[in-house]
Amino acid sequence: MQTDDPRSDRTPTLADVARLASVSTATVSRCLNSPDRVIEDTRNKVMKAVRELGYAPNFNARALAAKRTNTIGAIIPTMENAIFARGLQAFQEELGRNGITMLVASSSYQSDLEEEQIRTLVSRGADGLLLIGYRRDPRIYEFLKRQGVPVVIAWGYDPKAQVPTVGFDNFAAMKSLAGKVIGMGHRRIATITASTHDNDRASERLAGILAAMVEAGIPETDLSIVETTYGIDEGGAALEHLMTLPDRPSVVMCGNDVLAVGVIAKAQELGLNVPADLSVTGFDDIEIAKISSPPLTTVHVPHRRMGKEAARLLINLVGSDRPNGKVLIETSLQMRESLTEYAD
Amino acid sequence: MQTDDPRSDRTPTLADVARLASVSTATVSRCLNSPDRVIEDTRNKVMKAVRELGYAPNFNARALAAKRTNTIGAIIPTMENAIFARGLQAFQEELGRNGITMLVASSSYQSDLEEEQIRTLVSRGADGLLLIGYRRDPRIYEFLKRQGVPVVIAWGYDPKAQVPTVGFDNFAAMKSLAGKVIGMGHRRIATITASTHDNDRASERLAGILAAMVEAGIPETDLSIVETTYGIDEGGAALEHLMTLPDRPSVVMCGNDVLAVGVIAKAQELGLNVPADLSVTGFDDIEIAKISSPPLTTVHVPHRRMGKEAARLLINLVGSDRPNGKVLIETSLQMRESLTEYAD
DNA sequence: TTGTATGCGTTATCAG
DNA sequence: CTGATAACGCATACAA
Repeated sequence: MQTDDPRSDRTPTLADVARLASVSTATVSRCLNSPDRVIEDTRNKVMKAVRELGYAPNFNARALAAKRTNTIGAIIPTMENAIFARGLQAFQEELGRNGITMLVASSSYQSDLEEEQIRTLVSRGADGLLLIGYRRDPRIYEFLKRQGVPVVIAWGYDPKAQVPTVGFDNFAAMKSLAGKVIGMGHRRIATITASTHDNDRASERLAGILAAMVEAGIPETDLSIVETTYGIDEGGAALEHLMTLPDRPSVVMCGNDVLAVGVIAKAQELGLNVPADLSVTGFDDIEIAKISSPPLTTVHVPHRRMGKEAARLLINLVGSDRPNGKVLIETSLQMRESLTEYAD
Repeated sequence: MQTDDPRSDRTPTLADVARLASVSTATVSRCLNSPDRVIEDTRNKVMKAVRELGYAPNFNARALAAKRTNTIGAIIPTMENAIFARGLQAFQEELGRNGITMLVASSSYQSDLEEEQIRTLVSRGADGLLLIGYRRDPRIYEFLKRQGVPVVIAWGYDPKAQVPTVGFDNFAAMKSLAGKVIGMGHRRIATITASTHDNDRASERLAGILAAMVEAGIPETDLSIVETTYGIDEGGAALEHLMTLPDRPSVVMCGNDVLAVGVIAKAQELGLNVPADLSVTGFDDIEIAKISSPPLTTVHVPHRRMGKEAARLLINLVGSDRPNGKVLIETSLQMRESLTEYAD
């Protein structure tokens, strides 16, 4: 038994290791951070002590001294939406491969909450930030710039935006789908969307539908719009409302797959045959789109790929201060049985 | 323009605020942490300076000095599974209500990765930890105990376990469902499960099925078991394998809803009618269970509630060092059309 | 009520 | 290659 036993429950520190290995704390630190800068003999001695003590470096102290955290923060609207869960998982995997830890927070689609979380993550020393959609108070971008924290926006793509972005063209994707819908003869179109006020993806998708209508010579005012929150039951409720309208739609274009699946379920509950009586489209192409019955026509978005690209972009941005970077992800139409030719 | 302008891009520190407000750093610190311990007049002065400088405390420095981070870590197998995404969302919401930040990591069901993440989160100063399932290397629990970091295990419930737990009885729940299945006349039973080696929930569910069979006088060996990873396609593949067996099952009991939905889809692809030709059951009762066709008979688990309770337990555990705490969540059978009487 | 001084565990600079 | 030693930004006994 040693006499100078530093046994107390106190978790071991650099100094403990140094003492046990009979070297200075500086040497221990070097062994851990740049092993090649220390001779093998002493390195072994130190590593042995590290193992013996079960030493683990104190992250906060390290961050304080080194001014770098190897941490990247992500703020998403909610984890309960499969698209974010999936993208975030890929995001984290890619970060992990590069030795970076991820901090997550979810804002529940509330911008004030998001702002608070941005400050929290920054004050925790996040080296970079992943945010969803670009529409937010300009002060936030200024704040981030002043703090020198690089940001990447995902799930949205604005060619004019000054911020690095990885996303897809919500407008074009939905316009393309709407074009298809119209091409199949539909004229009485309805859409169920998330709030277009504070959700840029939603408003662009809506704009896409309108653009396709205009292009086909259909008056914009013919579009029935219901705003609601994303959810299966919410989709069903929205459909019920639509069905009370004088001019019932022949197709409902939903802002995402979750709403669409809710619409299909409710339609069947109301005795409507999908797609014979009512066509339905979604957006995202998550798993439930495939197994829905009928299977859902939707826009396929490679969410995992987006998460991975976002991670890459962010990793490059941290440290090397190149001005910008944009990645455009391609989407594609996924035609399935829930959409069919309009037959009067 | 002031002469002693501390303008440099450097983010402002306590000292900057102190200087601007003409007080000591200690006073500024107090204003921020225990405002009532400082007279109103000076407090206003300080807060004004804080705003003026856009000061935000450096989290790492604070943690280093105060030895408390107001942070709780969570390690889940994956975010892509809706049950964890949902539970975690609730977990985070409850933490947020108490001013606590959540750190997440996902282990991809790999125990070595999980171990690494546990150490990472601890070294980041997490005040507490949420883990899924209790089966892991005992050294880890020792490590955590020595570090004084309280842990709560969720999604598993072991009355004998020494660790605080919030979960449900996987064994009893599955046994109950299996009893129902057997009661409906099924004898040729198959199960598709996650690896029972390192997933205690999976192995308990499997044990539940076996127990129900034994109780009904059916030899355990009659159960066909396929182990796979969770996923729609994996479920389908497992079914294909089962259908090559000499004695085809009349019912497939799946380890979770995702597998079950995959089984249903594949069965229909193979020309089988569910449930007429083949009954299918799931576990979890996620949204997809309701909208599957036929709708899925499954075990309902209140995941959100579990996340919330876990947060509560953890919050209580941090600081006040009471020895233990257990919350048992009730599950219930959710009978739907995918399971029907066995008819030869 | 407020200020002074010290320590928290690392990293990094600069000699040796 | 290694060892002192000064930051890093904040909290907190202790003193005033």
